[in-house]
Amino acid sequence: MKPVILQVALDAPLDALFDYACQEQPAPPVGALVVVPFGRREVTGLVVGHLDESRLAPEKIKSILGCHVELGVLSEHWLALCAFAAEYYHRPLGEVALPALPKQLRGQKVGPLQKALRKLDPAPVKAKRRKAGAVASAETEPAAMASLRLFGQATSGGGQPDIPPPLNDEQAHAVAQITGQAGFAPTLLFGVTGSGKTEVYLHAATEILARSSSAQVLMLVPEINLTPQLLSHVQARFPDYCVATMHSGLAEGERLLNWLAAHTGRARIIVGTRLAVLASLPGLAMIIVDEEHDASYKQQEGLRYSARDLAVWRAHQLQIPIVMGSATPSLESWQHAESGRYRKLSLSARAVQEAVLPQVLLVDLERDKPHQGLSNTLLAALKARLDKGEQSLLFLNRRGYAPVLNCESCGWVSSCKRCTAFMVLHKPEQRLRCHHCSLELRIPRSCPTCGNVDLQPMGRGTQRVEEGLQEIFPEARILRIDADSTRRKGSAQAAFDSVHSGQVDILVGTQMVAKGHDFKNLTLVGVLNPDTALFSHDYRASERLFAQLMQVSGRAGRARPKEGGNAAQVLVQTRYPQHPLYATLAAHDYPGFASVTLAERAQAGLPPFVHQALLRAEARTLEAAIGFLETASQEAEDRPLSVVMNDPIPMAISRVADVERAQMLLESPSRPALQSFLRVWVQRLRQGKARARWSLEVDPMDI
DNA sequence: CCAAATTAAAAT
DNA sequence: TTTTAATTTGGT
Repeated sequence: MKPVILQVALDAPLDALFDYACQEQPAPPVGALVVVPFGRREVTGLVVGHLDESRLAPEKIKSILGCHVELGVLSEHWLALCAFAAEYYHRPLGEVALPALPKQLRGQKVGPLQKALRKLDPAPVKAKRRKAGAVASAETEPAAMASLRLFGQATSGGGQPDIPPPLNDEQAHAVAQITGQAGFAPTLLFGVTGSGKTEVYLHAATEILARSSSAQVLMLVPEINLTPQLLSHVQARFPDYCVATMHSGLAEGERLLNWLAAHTGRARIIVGTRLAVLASLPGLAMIIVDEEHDASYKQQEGLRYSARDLAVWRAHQLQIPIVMGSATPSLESWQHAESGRYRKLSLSARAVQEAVLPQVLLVDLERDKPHQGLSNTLLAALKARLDKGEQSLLFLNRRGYAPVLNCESCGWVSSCKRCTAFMVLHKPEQRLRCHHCSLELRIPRSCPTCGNVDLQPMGRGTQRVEEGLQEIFPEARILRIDADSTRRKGSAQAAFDSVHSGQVDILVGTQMVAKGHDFKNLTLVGVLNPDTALFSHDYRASERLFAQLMQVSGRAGRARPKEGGNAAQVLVQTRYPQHPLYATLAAHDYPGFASVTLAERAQAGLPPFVHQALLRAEARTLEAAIGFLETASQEAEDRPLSVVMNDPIPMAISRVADVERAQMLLESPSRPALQSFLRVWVQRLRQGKARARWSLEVDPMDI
């Protein structure tokens, strides 16, 4: 009897499937995990097909060593999702599918898996060990749900169920629209922070979950920091459902447990960051993408996927509703809504209680010269908050004390010797630190080139603002929150807690403070140095700036103004108060901003009106990196006319940690044309022996 | 002339 | 990617 040949995908950077023989009957089906010999090692792979015969010589074919039967198989739908992602982002299937699984599943030991399955389902699990053969169904009884607490760490809540608040008309309409249509129904839920998007998600989820006892809802959020709060909120709202979570902060055991809960269908709601979009979800019935514009949905290494885009594909594949929510949608999604591909549902700001949109004022730095980086207008506003016992937030997206140290007599600046970047002055540690390669030096006593002892910090980071502020307001309780002040685990939470409990008068922070926190007593937001993004060569910088400023503005005035208190205010210090971006910001006019910006993009031939891909190269020398890209460009001379290839250029910060980086941008108005060209091109590039490390990014975010 | 260090090639 | 073999370099 001839053995069956299994086509197995492995996590190796080879764009191939591997054939293995299987002697036993029945053979592991498509979607099963098998252990196979690979080179000198044993690795876990995924069965993606069966063959009667291999194209390889029989003596080259090895036999599988075993099969993970306890798990059940990965579904056709899931395999199709991975296959799509692999094809779209031009990576081998195994490099997509296997890293999407918990590490302990891929390990050689069966112990952790069986332990997790037992924990998940108190009834004893039949322990079939790694042996090719029948696949045990891993289904669990839908009885006695919930009680299992899946997510790691001490999430509060869990105890008291949460009573859903009544919806206003707009919210109710949105829920009805989202849940009322069968099939693929992509929705853009447009509503400012605090307009009640979360309630729409939760009510829609309630409806969907009630329809079928196997239905699952996937809820994607941008960051790990935001999941614990949301998680306990969701669990409190759905005390009878098992809620699972997936994000990079979970320990391996927790990750396996939560993944299995989703895979077996036991978890009805899955809250997670971008990686959760690749979870195995047999009953998936609705997807929610909160803050859909957020850059964190884009994976920036390895498989550079957009979780939002994959979520849309997944919803389309399954013909289920997907809701993308944002106060400042990505221009891609907004354009889809305008063109009718997505349905747009709006929640207006006044929908929620008495929350009032803050007044946004522009402070002209040419007229109002700043002291310590702070204009008189802003200082007066801060004083007014201090007098009334209200809180203020100063937002400055630049950590450290000063971005560069400078010798005024000879012109020396604190450049990093390994990167094309300045070393940033950090005062508490008395060090110069490179934010790109983490190189650290003691602050030099005198200028390394001319010996001048009077070295000047140039510019201003959060540390310096904090210092200056303390001088001006010696009585004020000032707290700085940035990546440096919150390095230790849990210290960020402690910092936010002290703000919430009123122990802080003025908060100074980077973008860390912009997201997700409701400060009830905060009535002033000062934005310190936003102008640089206005003239950036990255055409997406203004889109990001607008979203960021909207978001940070939303921190002010989340509660009803107090009797006799100050009105919520946002003061933006700028040298360009007449810039149209600020005009739309002050008017809280995202649609206005989007329409102007989309018109510019259409005019300039930029996304979403063209589709892009970026070939990057890294090498010891810039010549080698550029040289690789030039060769690659020559390999592409037979490309279709609609695909435009730009010249290779060094990256904005060309050298990081002594590695030179360059990139080459490809554009096409036709996505299919670009994709089919990339397919043959990437194959050629893989065959050629490159003298540089390279990677291809489809739909790049930062250029 | 040996050994460390870098390169190349293979993986079913 | 990981692993092993092959080749270069460099110190003696």
